[in-house]
Amino acid sequence: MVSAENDQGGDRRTRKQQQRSLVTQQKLLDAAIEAFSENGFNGTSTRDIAERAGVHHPLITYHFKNKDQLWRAAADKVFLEFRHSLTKAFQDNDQNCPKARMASLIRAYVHYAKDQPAMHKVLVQEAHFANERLDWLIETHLKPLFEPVFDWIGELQELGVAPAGNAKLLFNMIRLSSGGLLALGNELRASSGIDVESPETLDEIADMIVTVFLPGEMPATA
Amino acid sequence: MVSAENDQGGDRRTRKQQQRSLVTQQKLLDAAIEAFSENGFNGTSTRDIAERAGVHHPLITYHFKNKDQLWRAAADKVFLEFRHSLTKAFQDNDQNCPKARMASLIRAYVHYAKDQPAMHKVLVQEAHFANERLDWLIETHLKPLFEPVFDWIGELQELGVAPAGNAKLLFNMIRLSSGGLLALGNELRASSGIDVESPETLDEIADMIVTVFLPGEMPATA
DNA sequence: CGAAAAGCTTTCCAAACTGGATCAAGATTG
DNA sequence: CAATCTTGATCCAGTTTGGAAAGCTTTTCG
Repeated sequence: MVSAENDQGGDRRTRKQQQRSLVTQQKLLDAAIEAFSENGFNGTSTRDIAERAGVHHPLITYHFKNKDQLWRAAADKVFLEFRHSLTKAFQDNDQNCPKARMASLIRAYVHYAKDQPAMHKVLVQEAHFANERLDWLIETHLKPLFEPVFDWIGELQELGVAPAGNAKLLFNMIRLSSGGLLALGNELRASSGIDVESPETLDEIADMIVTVFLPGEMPATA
Repeated sequence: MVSAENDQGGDRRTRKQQQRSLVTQQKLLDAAIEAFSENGFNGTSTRDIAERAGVHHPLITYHFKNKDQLWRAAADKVFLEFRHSLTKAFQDNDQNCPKARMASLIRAYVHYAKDQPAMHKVLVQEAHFANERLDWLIETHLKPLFEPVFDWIGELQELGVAPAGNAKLLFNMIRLSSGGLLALGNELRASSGIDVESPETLDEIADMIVTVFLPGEMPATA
């Protein structure tokens, strides 16, 4: 079952979830991420997802209750993994330099966007018209993620490292230029000769974002 | 009929296209742009398009032969209008200053992306997996549009106006940050308090893109 | 005016697909 | 071994799919 509810009910005799169940759920989640990011929520059928996962489609009902819950579980997976990779980048960066810290986050973002372009694509698909899923996504994942970064950008602006102006706008420009580049994939290769599959290109992208959005040097420490 | 072929055939007795036919076609094209950008190619049904256009669905077959041709005609409309608005911006800008010229193009881009977010959304949807429609779009519209701009960016880099680095990458960052911002609409309002509907915000976006991507001043003329 | 072409409406189709329900069989656990 | 978790195989009733067909209305143009 959808694993949201823990076994705290009155009836005893509840067993732990089996390993193969977890495997099936992960297969379904990965397939769902892929399918939803290709065809949007409406354009994706549960059968399509099950087929990609190599699993019988009624298992979706069994594990996730319905299509909507599956979508949310898939979004959870993407954004929790993403937050985890950001946290890791944040911790690995032991220097106490705001510019280096932000550069490290940008690098982590670029890499995650490459591995999981669905994150950007799904947002573009859901974003244009008002929408319950979108609201949920924003409140659950986006806002908690964005709010601290707004402040960091403001801090960098005060230090003269980032260009002046609306910090929130600046932040969104950063995330959209990187997320957009990695989501375009084939288009970039064919239209501009940029191969986002190569690790060198990935570094080049991260470096250029830092150059463009954080052009200033850190002032000498007092 | 799909209007691609002109009446130069051997048989006489061909009449000119009627006005109401053009109206129907435009209604279908606008509806198609909207629908395809919301749900992608696979996720959109011809009936959905016809309904949005307020027209009986067999008219799609009559005017565009099939769904694929309708998609291409819709893409044609979007990109031809876009090229037209760029050309206009280019001509209105009579100064011979490369930075002012690029700034003017950026402003035109931002405004068009606001009026027609489908341009960006459709690209994101089609781009990720190789795809005949994508190839067609790139060869027909993207490449002719991009190639001159690559050179202009290079020129601005040599003048020290734009940051050094891969010019094609830089160009794509510019177009994706603006296109992305305008395509996100509701998401930006809810997640970051940015209202892309307001004209002031639009100007703010264009100005910030210029600030960030064209930070240098033009050198004094010799 | 009047015939022919252009445009549109209605109806139909056969096939595929929709999300979900049912229930017996198989796998794990305690 | 028996209770429970997980899965497989079917079925369902309804909808949707892209497109074909045929007749009706409007426009064109001699």
